[in-house]
Amino acid sequence: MKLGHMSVPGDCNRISPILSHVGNKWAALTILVLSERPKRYNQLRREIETISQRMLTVTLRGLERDGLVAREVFAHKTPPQVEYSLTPLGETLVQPLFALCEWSALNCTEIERNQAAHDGEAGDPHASVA
Amino acid sequence: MKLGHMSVPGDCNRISPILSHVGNKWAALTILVLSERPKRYNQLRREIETISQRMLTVTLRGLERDGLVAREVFAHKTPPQVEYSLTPLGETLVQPLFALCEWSALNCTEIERNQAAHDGEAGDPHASVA
DNA sequence: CTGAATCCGCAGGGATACTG
DNA sequence: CAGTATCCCTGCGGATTCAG
Repeated sequence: MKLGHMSVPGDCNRISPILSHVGNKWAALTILVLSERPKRYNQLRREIETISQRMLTVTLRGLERDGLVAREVFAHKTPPQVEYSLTPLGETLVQPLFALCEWSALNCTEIERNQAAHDGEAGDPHASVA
Repeated sequence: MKLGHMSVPGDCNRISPILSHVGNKWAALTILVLSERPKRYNQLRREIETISQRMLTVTLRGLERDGLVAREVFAHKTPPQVEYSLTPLGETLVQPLFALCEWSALNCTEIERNQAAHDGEAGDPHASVA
């Protein structure tokens, strides 16, 4: 796959999984929350609030595996204290991710309107669609 | 959810679904491919190649619903010719999406190495991990 | 050519309970 | 506090078939 004038180095088949991985809901939120400063497990849980403990763990493991997030255990004993932080590589992801996040924030209202309008047309033939 | 100094207008709970939607593998690729120029159905199919016809249709419908992609039917008769193009709103998504795509392309090798290294440590205790 | 519809397997992801 | 393990359900997404 090629992108014409906007040449993307490498194969898009290699980047697409990565894209959908970091573009992932939980991963993206985690990166963004972590971009503020390193945080502990339950602190992340509280801040992302809608995340389940399972998905937080799974997401963190995945990001750790990618080398985007570092896990530091301060004491392997009472009470356990684990801190998660972005690696340098993870830091480089923040900006593009934030850009996309910003775009979403800026346009979510319009998108929601578009969706509602589109659904209205399709769902209700009696609507005043002319 | 707040992002501290990098204030994101609106609620992250509203943007996260959008983010995961446009960050979606097929949606992202479709937008990117369409950013080059408007294209027809089977042309998209060929260029994204790995996509199934079902997912292409589903993805296009979703993007259409969001108002990111426009669908234009040139003739509703023999042979049907349908062209898909980005809407102005869709155009605004190209840049941030491309930035993320670029990041993936730049770092996919390092990520793959990180993954391999991480898997090596965990998967094989006999590895020379010191 | 441009789809819609159906079947179906598999992974994502939530809830809950248990552990160190 | 910081996880792990299990259950289980939903939806993604591929393959195939039918239609205008």
